[in-house]
Amino acid sequence: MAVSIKDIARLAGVSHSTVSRALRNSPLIPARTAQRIQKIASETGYSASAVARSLVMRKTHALGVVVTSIADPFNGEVVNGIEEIANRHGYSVILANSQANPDREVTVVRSFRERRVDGILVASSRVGALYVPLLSELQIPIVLINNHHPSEFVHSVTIDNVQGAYDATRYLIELGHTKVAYLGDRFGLQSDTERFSGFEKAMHEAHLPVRKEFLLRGDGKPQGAMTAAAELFSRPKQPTAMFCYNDMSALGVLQEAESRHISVPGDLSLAGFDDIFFAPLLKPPLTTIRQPKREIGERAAELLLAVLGGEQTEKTVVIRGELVVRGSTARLSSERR
Amino acid sequence: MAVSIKDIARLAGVSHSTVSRALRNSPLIPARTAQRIQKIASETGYSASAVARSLVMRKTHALGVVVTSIADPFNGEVVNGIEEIANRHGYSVILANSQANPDREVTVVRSFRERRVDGILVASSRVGALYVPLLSELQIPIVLINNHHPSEFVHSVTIDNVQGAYDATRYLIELGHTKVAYLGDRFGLQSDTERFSGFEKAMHEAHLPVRKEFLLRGDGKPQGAMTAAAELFSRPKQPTAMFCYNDMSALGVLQEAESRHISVPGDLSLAGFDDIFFAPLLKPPLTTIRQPKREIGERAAELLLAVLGGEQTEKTVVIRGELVVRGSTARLSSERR
DNA sequence: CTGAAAGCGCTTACAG
DNA sequence: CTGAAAGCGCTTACAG
Repeated sequence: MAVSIKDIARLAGVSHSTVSRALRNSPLIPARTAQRIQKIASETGYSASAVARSLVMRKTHALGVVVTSIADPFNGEVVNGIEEIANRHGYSVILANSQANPDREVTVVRSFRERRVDGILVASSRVGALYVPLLSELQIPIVLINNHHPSEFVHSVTIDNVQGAYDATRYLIELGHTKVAYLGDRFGLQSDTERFSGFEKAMHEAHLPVRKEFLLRGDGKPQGAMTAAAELFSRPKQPTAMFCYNDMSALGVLQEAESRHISVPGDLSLAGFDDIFFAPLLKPPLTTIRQPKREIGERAAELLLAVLGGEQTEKTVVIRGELVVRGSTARLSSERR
Repeated sequence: MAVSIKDIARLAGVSHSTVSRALRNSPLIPARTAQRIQKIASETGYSASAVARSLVMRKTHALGVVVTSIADPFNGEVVNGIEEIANRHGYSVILANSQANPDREVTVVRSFRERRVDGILVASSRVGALYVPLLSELQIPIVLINNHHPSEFVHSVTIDNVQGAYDATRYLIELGHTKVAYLGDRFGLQSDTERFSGFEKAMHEAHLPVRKEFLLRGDGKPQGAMTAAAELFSRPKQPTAMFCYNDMSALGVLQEAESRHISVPGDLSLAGFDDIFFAPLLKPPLTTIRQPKREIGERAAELLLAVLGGEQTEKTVVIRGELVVRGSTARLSSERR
């Protein structure tokens, strides 16, 4: 059995109350006594029980983090940021994958609740809407990442989707493109709606039409985008540029274009969103809106910790993305105008 | 305050012992009473405290998982596998990044210990050797992933590095290559040593020389490989094929080759190890040894759970990788023999 | 079947 | 400064 405070008390010839105080450096205990007790503790290999402490303190110093999949490199970086901040403040991270599966989400939330986590971070944009009612009744502070549904216990940190999409589209327009397609997501995500509205805004501002035949829907992954692109490419009217909901989708378009000998950016300028780590490694390297993933995780954890500390905080933190221009976009050649 | 067993006892007019039994479906309690109590529990939104239960049961149903970085997609998939199995068995995963930083490792282990995790999984090959003494004195069962240092409390699950490297090298030789380079890692990792020995074995078997000038050292990441490749490429003698310690390194070689107009696979056949998710997306797609990452995570978690369940298990599970042939390798053209 | 009691390993108000 | 006591929310052996 692990050595407890009582064992140390016996060895030191004091009460366990005194041991507890000495170990926590209570000002009540004179330095010499404290040192003596601490020495015994370290000699016996004592390790305080966080579970006993949690029970009496009613605070676990644990944060629950839900992601759709931790294998997604995007989430990995966000969680990295979260973990960094949590660690720095003495909090542990309990990780759970929801797999975008509603049953799993319920299980996960129930488990977090039983474990009495002090706060919850949700980094899975697929599910925010579902979570809110479930989470709200928990009375546990929550920070949603890239998904805002503000309510009393729910805060959020998100990328500025409208601005990012606007910046990307605007850039394509500045390159001379007028026939610009938008490849979105079919799951009705808030981020898709917002990115589309940024796209629309840029088009409207430039007095360019948003043509229905240039509005496509993928699934946020290469496969869905390939299918959507294949359908577009087989039609007579073609855009000269395309803004994709995310990089994974742009990747699918790139593969489909390649197999059809459609040159990017020669025939089609392509821009994505996220700047996942292989975006610069693609052929051609992908122009995209960079989300500072790690920073997003850090800010989310900081916000949650601030809320836990009883600080007055803002409900929502919006972080601006950055347009990263690479080789997948080019000026529209004059003969193609 | 959250409702406790006592509150329910009061509402049901029974003792809290009875409530506890009813909630755990003890056979001592008649079905009707149990149902009545359970109904009250659910109406009041009762959630059992895992921390109180952990204290009395001396079991937290929590597993500590250490990774160098969760942002590494390789680790992400492994952790995904771990989490899946843990979840299925009612265990939670406490995640910690070590950042390959010894101080962090000590902190992480201490924190896992204080939290009284039931077992620990270490998925960071960089540090296994350091961990073992630290971990062994914990008396907590441990499973090391891709890093074996067996001892009483330490088990491991690893890819078969020797076999994988042998398979890859053998394949290059079968393509007619005789001048085959090995690009390893400079940190003295066990996996590097093993992969090198698989490479050597294949070369020896084919009676081919392992030339010193074709032995390079990177850092496991694209950057280090680029530097090493740059140096090789600037020398007069060139290999016609190269086996890289991992895909990240192969990626660096690919980039360096491209910038020097060295064709892959025309001038140089290139093979990696891992099959990280963008390997098939590279130009050309990378030939590599696939590690079943998710399965590795699952097997590791299963092994740990078996140990926790007191089962008699094997100390080490070795999983075989699979050669995946793609476009980065080609038969040596006859005029280059 | 059911309750009172003890105990898991701590923290801290209270009394000295 | 220090200890005895109570309590955090549970589980379960013991006695009825």
